[in-house]
Amino acid sequence: MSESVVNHFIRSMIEADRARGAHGGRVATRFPPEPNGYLHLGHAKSICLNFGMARDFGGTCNLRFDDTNPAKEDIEYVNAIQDDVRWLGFEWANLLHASDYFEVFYLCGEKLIQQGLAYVCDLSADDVRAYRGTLTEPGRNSPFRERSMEENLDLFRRMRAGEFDDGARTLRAKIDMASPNINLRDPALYRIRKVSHQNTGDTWCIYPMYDYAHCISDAVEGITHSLCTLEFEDHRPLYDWCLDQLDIEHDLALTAPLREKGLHMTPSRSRQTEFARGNLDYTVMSKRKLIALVQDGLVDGWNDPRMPTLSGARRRGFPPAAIRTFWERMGYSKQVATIEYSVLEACVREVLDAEASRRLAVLDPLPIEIINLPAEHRETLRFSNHPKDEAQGTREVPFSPRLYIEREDFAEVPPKGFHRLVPGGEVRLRGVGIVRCEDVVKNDAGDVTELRVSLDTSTRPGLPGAERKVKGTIHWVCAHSAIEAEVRLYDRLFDVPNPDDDSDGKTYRDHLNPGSKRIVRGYLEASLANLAAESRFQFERLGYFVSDRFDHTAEKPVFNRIVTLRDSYAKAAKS
RNA sequence: UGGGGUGUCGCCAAGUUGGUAAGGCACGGGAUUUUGAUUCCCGCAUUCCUAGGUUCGAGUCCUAGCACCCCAGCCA
Repeated sequence: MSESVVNHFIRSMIEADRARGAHGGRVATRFPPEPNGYLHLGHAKSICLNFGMARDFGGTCNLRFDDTNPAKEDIEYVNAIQDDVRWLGFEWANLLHASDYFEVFYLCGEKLIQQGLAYVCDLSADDVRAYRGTLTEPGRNSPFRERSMEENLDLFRRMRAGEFDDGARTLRAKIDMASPNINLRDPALYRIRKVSHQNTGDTWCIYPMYDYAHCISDAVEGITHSLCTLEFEDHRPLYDWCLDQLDIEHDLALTAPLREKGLHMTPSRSRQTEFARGNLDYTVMSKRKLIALVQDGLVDGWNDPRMPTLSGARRRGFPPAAIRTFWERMGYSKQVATIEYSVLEACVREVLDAEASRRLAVLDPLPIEIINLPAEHRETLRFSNHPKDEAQGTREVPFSPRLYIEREDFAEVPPKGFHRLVPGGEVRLRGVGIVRCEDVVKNDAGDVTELRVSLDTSTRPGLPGAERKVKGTIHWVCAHSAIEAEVRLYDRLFDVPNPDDDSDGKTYRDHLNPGSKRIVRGYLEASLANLAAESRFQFERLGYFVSDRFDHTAEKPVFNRIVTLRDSYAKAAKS
């Protein structure tokens, strides 16, 4: 597969930075998820960018949990996130937490106070909102804005000591209440939350805000390029303001607590650059909606194969390489864009076509009997596992006169252009030879229950007659040796391109695709027995399938359809 | 009506110091094919949000508009 390098503005920027010798040519990035939910395809775009840039420029990428809000975060997610990142194919240079730097954040807070650049504010959340002004009107200064440095320091220390109630006070940056950028109207830096933290327990009762913690974390870790999504664009002045005031690279006292803990990092001044988040059509990506789908039982959990979560994609059978090329192929820009699902499918097929061994399976069986072979005839055929990759070798496939074919490969009254089996017509049975439909057996209700066919033995593989052309080739499975399996046929979860659009009064819930999951019992060729979970194959003419990561066992095989094959016949028939 | 962004083919997206519109997906046509798969050809923006301007020459520069996205959490 071609993971060709696509040029984008971030790559160009990094190249330019290196060309002028910034950071000595060093590239250090980070992926900073908040551990409050499962990773989804959108996160994968950011993961691919951050880890990808580090990889391409011989740099490093840290995995940093942005755990600054203990009220919303949970340890459950930190392991799942690590699994997902590894599964995607990336390894971090360092596994870190924003909470590793709590002492540094605190020291930075004292430094800002000492510089007269931060103050303790007693305003309630409601009052702060009232003082903030609006988009078009400036805010007003807090009555606590001019407290003395000594008083601020004392108050801040007492906040840390737990002397005040939740929400009673905040530490605020002293910037400009009249700034046209609302993020600069004395933003809160610290809030009081007497909540136990998953990492630091009850050591702290004041917790830093994102804008404050994030830039300091980046600087402390020596991040060179802090890549984030568009909505943080107007936070960048605050990011820069904090780092300008703090001068973390040169003020070693600020990072002393880390060295005492044995964490040796070289701080540097990072720059934030924003790119458009990854949107995909026919799905929803917001945390809120994803949670609702799970909690309301609309899907079978976070790793439901229809979910856009990485654990869902994995269970669906998407190869991680396909997700990586997908985002690389979309590229990175600043345009709010939604990419079509077909691009993802194309990436999945591209990887799978190259890698997946081929097998025969019938999902909607119609029995057929080869009448010119003795009923007890048994034979072992040899099939190649891949039409273009000989290295994948061959396998043995049992054959007998009693077979199953796909019900839709037979038509009593064929539509025009039908290349399959019809009464009196011929078709090739894959790897067997050409058969003619001699007789159609029906039950009392008139349903076709069986076909009786004759095999032209001169067309068997290896014989000159095998060259004879027939319009169609269909797949089959030997009824005597086939194994039964549960096969889950998945399709997109929503039936409209933009389920988020509720302008017509309908919500994403109204657009769930009722056919997104269909379970059938299928017959698989015998070689598919005793398979490990997460094994991917192409079932010829049907699509790509994977043995389910959790439910599949040798005794009770369970397969998920990853994606169908491209089907120009079905497409033409539809139009 | 404040601030920050973005507007190149149906969907993404390249477009070097202005030199005469890459690529992918989708779509249409054809060839090969014991998967109507794969592969392979061919086609697919006289035009770059609009209108002016500068220039021998503009998607790239200037001016004026228009459209869309983000921001008023002690969330991230």
